[in-house]
Amino acid sequence: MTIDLLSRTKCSECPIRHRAVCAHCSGDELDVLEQLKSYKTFKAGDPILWRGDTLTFVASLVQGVATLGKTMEDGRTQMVGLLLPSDFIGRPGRSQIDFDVVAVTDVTLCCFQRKPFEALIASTPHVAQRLVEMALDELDVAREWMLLLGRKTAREKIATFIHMLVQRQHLGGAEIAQQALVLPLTQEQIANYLGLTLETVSRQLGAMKKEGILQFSDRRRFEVVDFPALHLATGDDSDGGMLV
Amino acid sequence: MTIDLLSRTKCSECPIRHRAVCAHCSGDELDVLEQLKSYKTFKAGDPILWRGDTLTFVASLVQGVATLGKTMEDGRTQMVGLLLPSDFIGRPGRSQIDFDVVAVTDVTLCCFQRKPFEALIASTPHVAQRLVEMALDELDVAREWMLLLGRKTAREKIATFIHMLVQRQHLGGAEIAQQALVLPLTQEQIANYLGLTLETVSRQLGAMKKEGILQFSDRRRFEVVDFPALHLATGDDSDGGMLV
DNA sequence: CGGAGTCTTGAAATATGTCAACTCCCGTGG
DNA sequence: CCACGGGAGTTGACATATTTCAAGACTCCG
Repeated sequence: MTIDLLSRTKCSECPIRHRAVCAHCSGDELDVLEQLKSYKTFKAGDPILWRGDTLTFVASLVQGVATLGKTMEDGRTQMVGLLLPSDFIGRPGRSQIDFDVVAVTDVTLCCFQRKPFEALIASTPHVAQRLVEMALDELDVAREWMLLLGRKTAREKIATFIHMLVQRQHLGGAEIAQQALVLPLTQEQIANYLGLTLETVSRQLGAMKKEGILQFSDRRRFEVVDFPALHLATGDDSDGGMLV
Repeated sequence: MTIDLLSRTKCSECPIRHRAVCAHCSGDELDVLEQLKSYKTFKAGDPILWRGDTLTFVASLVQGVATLGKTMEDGRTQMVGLLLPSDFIGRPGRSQIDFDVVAVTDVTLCCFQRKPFEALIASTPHVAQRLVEMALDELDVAREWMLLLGRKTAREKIATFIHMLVQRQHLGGAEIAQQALVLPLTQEQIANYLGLTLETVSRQLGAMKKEGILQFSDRRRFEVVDFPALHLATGDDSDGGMLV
């Protein structure tokens, strides 16, 4: 982990400005945040926080990908969240987390010391309000994932995962479908996210490649060739779903 | 559904007073809530809210048990939450939910019209704060359940479920272990909660009965005879866990 | 007493996990 | 520049936990 004191991007120019915890903030409020923030970076594979750690800071993920994971005594692991740019780490009023946070790619965090930040919340309703919104969104996502983990088949899980990647990629404002996407995780990590084994992930991905739903250029870079088929494979509502 | 205008229990005498959304409220604040609230009751099996419904009210569950469930097109269903007394239904700033809420037993709700309630939140920090706490708790529970759904075996799932029942029963302030508990759900409902089939639930429950971990008096009433063994069977940390 | 909902139990089917070998990259260091 | 080594992915054969299908038993309630 590195503390980067130099490249302090101005909040107003921040790439995640409109989606992060500071989304609703006015110019003045940004100025306050500006004072408090500092960047930290982590290399791919670095742990960011361990389960049970005392939280000394909270942060927005600016760049890169991180995972929230739980591990059982015997080594079985399950991811319980995927952090992409603009996602938030930490909870108001909680000093501990009960999962591990790990950097999957190189990661840049926009950090705030927890205590000052919590003080800030009291005086900045825009932040508090956004924090609640984000917590409720996370809850919805978690519940959607419960359905996936409990009831979907391997194929449906993979399809849903890819489908979600497409959605989130577009949130950023990118074009619709048919563009190059990137798998942000190894197949083993995908397996841990979906409650599968890496072999099953490989086979299902292979199948969808063979069926012409997906097309890989590189081992990581791919494209959704047949979006309707992908949607169909998710097992979610049968309507074509935000189709062309 | 019935609107019960008569039996308006005073907040100060409410059985869930100390754990519900009003937990942190002072006497004055309770008076305000008192004005707004009304009771509704539902019979076992009644739907309380459907996915996509517009939320006209929010509520605390006073009595009984309800479930949050998602259903796929082809009928597969997954419960994503279990509501016991003191749990809250509804979200600040959200007018819709994307799961069904169903009364499993007869249920009594302490309801507030959504609009007035949201207005209230702004002026009653104690309620807003408690609401955030409760949302974060739900999130933790949801993530714990993701681990269960994704990685635990049938036996571990059942054990974890029973274990959770014991915990929650004690939260109310009851004595430790070795007392009569009640299965609040049918085995089919348990199956839907755990991502299993009812047959598997029956078999695993039967096994734990045969092994002398559980003992049933009635089809619904039972007792945990061997708590350490139960804890062991959950697959969670190996220490004996809040043992006698 | 009948009947429906709930639970139990068995046998067979199957999706996914497990184990194991092999390939393909890609970066490192000789 | 090549050889090496390790991580990642692929693929096959086999094992197995859980589901599926099916029949029957129990229990509560009208």
